[in-house]
Amino acid sequence: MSKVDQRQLTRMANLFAKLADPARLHILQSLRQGPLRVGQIHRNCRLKQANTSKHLRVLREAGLVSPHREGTSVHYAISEPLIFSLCDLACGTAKQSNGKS
Amino acid sequence: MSKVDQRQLTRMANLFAKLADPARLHILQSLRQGPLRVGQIHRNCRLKQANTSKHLRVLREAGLVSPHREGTSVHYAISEPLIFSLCDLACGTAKQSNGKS
DNA sequence: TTGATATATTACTTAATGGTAATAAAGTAA
DNA sequence: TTACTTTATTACCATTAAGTAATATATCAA
Repeated sequence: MSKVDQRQLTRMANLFAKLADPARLHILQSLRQGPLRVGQIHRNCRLKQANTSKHLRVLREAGLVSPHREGTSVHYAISEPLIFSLCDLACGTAKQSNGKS
Repeated sequence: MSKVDQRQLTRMANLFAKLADPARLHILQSLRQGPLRVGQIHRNCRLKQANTSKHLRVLREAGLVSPHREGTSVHYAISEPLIFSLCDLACGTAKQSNGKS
């Protein structure tokens, strides 16, 4: 009867949790056209450097982005392109629905 | 250059946040085949009654489910079927990726 | 009215998370 | 080595949210 078990529900919830932050969504969108250095991301998204690094760590540990050192700088790239399908769907769904909480 | 503005990012993040809980995902899945009474949901999902009611409030205020009184009981139904597209996508994406945090 | 059932809310504790400043670490150049 | 740049980490504070027990509310029956 149940299509998904508890572990899978937890995995899905964890994935959604990673996407449940405007800053991280912004970061992901900024990587949509290709890899960027951390510095570019943090200026692009108007985030503090430490904050950017923390969000990138979350996305990295979730397997959504992957780093690549190039000299002193680190390039981040999308490693799970399917998240954009999720984002696009959410973008279409979240038009005026969320008004409370 | 930016496809989505800050407000839209926040709306998307809020939507994802509603889905970022195993209990709520379970509730939504249980409603997939049709409306259920609160009591059925809370027994089906093995949640305390108060907890179920709180989660249903979150989903209701997000516009994802809608209540319908029938005597002393309240039936809840999915009011935004698109969330299942989101859930299915997440289900496929979240196979073994989430190991940390 | 009283009583029974179903659902919602409140108060509370606990745990997780985002933002920030300061510091550390890694890499390169001189 | 030192100096410089870039990124990561740590420590801290404030906020948010989940779970629970107790209570309140709503509906119906008698």
